[in-house]
Amino acid sequence: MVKLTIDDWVALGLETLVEEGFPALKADRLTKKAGVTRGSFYGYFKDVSAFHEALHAAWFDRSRRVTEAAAALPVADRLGHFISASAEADTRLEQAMRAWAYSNAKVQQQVTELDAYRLRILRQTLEDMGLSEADAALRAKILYASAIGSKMVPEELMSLSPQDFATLATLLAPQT
Amino acid sequence: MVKLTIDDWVALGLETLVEEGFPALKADRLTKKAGVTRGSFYGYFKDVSAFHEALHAAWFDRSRRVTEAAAALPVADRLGHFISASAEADTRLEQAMRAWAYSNAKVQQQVTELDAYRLRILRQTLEDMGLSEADAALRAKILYASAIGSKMVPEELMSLSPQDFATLATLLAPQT
DNA sequence: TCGATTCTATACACTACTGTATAGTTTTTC
DNA sequence: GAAAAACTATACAGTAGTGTATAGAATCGA
Repeated sequence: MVKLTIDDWVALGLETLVEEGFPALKADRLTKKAGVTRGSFYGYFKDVSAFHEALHAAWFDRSRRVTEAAAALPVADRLGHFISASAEADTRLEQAMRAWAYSNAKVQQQVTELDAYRLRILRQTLEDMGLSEADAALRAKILYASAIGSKMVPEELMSLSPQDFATLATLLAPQT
Repeated sequence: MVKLTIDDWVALGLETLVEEGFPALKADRLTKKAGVTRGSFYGYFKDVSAFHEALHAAWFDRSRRVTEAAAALPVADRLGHFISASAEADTRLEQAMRAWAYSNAKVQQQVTELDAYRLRILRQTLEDMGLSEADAALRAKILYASAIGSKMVPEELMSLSPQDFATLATLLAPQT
């Protein structure tokens, strides 16, 4: 008898989400994949949508912590850290979550909250670097749109390196 | 008796895709929505996935034609037209298609083909404006990533106007 | 070690959806 | 205007998935 924890279920769920997309997040398939019966699943989660919430909540927490860590750095390092964190992030998982968000209002809400948070920190960083409020707002949007866009387009077409982002950042905020 | 055409079915499908996402693209629900029985649906389409193909093929053709039109313009107008076409495009439909693409290989293929085509035209346009091959390649990627990113992030956070894109284009290609 | 608790397994009834077969209606064509 | 063609409706059998109820197994505390 294999003992599963809630974290095991969440890990299996996120893995499945990345590999097959949200339509594969069914109690049925996941329990077969885990080698247990559905009965056990409902011991951990009230129903399938409670499981779904656990998944996107876990992703949101993780992602928010990454941004928090970047926000806590000295101004000079912040933008660079932002860029490298973005490069290291699990692109496929973020893609899968955004795909899911289109047809799930709760996921959409989490993704939007994360977008808002990241944009706010990015804008603040640019202001701290000496840009005016208006300049910082526009440049934060452009940098963030580029980062998201480069993750949504297949990598073979759109490999923007950290260096490329640094180049863009310099073009946008030459005074650094 | 209401007579439906294939185009009616495609229109209904795309509308439903935008409103509810691809999980709603079921023969069952759509026929109820159209007020006919499922029997009639299978007169038009061999099966549900043939219907799905008709949907993404229609979207791909439409989108490709928009890019073709921009590509046919004189160099001086091309970038501006690109930007305004992007602003006018049906953002929700493109979001829905990209969401669908994550869990459907054929949709993914169409989206990737469209990305490749748009990027190629954009790169060529920048070269025609006098940029070196390397500069054009990088700047096309940045412009395209920004355009896609600004469409994937909720509008209330990320309203990049055509003027904003023009500003970015100028920053990236000052010689115009 | 015995009972309480907690997890696991099985079985059941139910819903949503697919695709086919068949019968009934229109519409078209000669 | 009757036969053929094309379309529409209904009924059926099947699959995938949900959630519940119930019984069995393992584990932990006293």
